[in-house]
Amino acid sequence: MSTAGPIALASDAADVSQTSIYDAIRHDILSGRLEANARLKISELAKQHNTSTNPIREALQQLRGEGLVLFTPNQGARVRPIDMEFVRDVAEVGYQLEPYLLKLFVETASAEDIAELERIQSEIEAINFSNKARHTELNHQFHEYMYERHYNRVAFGVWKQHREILGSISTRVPIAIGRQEAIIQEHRELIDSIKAQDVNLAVSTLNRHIQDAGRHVVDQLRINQTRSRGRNG
Amino acid sequence: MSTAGPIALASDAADVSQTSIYDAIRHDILSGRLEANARLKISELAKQHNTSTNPIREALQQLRGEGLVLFTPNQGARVRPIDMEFVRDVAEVGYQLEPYLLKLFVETASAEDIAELERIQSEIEAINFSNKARHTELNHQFHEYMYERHYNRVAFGVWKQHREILGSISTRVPIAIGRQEAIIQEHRELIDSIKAQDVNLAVSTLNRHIQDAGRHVVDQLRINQTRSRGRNG
DNA sequence: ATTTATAATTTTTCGTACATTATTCTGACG
DNA sequence: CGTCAGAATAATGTACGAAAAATTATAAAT
Repeated sequence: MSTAGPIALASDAADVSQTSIYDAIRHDILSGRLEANARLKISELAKQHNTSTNPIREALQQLRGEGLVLFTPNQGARVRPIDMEFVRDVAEVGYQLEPYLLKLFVETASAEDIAELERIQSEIEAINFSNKARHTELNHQFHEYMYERHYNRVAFGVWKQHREILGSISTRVPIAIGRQEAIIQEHRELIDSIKAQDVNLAVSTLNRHIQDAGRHVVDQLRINQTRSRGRNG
Repeated sequence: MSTAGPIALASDAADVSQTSIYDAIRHDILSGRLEANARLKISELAKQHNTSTNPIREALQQLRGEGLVLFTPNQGARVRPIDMEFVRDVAEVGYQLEPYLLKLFVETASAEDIAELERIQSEIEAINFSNKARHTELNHQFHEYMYERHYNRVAFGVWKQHREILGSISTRVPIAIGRQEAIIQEHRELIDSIKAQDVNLAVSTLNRHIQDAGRHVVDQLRINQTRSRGRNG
């Protein structure tokens, strides 16, 4: 199983003082620096973040509450593996929540809101998938902008949490050419339907968009899995 | 996913050894023993659970990750207030997820499943709201039975977590007579539509059921709030 | 000689105790 | 009545010890 080696020098080590331990570990999990099922040894993490064990323990417990870290008694913490089923499940949860969040935005969007959406969209089109991490970030912004002022903070929180998980693996998976065109097209249609204040159209466009997106990620994961299985066994 | 498990009879001080600190505090929050916004002093809690501070700190951090406890830097933890907005928000999240969970059950329910539902329902009708806590528990069982074997563990986890929050305040709020009759009626209709394998009918019945339930709780909370405002200010 | 079982050693988690730092409370003084 | 110093309280970080798990070393058996 190896992986005994020290885990690739933690988060930048420079400005650790500013960002909290929790944020750092969380980021390391979502970015993939800490890989699936990796053991999270508290003393090791304590060294990496130049702190003692208690802050680490507490951060891990918080992440446990979020479901990003798994505990086994007397054996400590492991990184929650983000496998195909998990991604599919998370995507489907988002699929249930996102239309609900969108509705209010369509009904209340101002001209400035739409302008902002178009600005983000133009940036997405400008980089045109040349930088995957940046694309994922912009895509996240596009959606988040529409929901962040929703009155339902619980729904927004759940959505965001799951979106981050989804985004974390999106960056590690290729985006097919056909899917790239579809993403841009769907975003445009979404903006148009918001402009037209057409809630139903917006929701159905969104449904198509996120369903396709989820399916695409799962498909890519399936391909990856098949490949590595071919290599190993 | 935050295996809260069956809410173990918490802090009766006798069998604290068996149930975890986390379960105990969580139960105390949801049952209302620890009321909204109450400060959670770690040394105090440590005494109450005859333990040192570290287990308390970690439990609180885990609950923070779940959103049940709020932290302010250098000021420690407080019980997340379960006010009207929060309940409404939680209810609406459930409203988005529950139909999704129900669908699969309707499509796959066996004769035994339906029999079990009818058994729970008959018990609900038998006690006929004479014991509110028991009613809440049975009602929880009724719904949980339909979803607990759903393949999407994430969705089920989110639903359950939110259901527990909702249930925790349901017990503290009266159920109007009219609402009592409606609950029984709606459950019966739900069972009938499942028997008939009618997914659409089941979903729309459920929608009505949980929407009414949520609204009822929020209404009751509003009444409570108005009353206490009359007393205090 | 290789493999399996067992014992010793190391590592790691988890609870306790203590130190430090920030906040809150209290009472004297303007 | 407000404000400000100092004491009390509580959060946050560090250090240590005991118990459990993982690992390595050693012995026995085929």
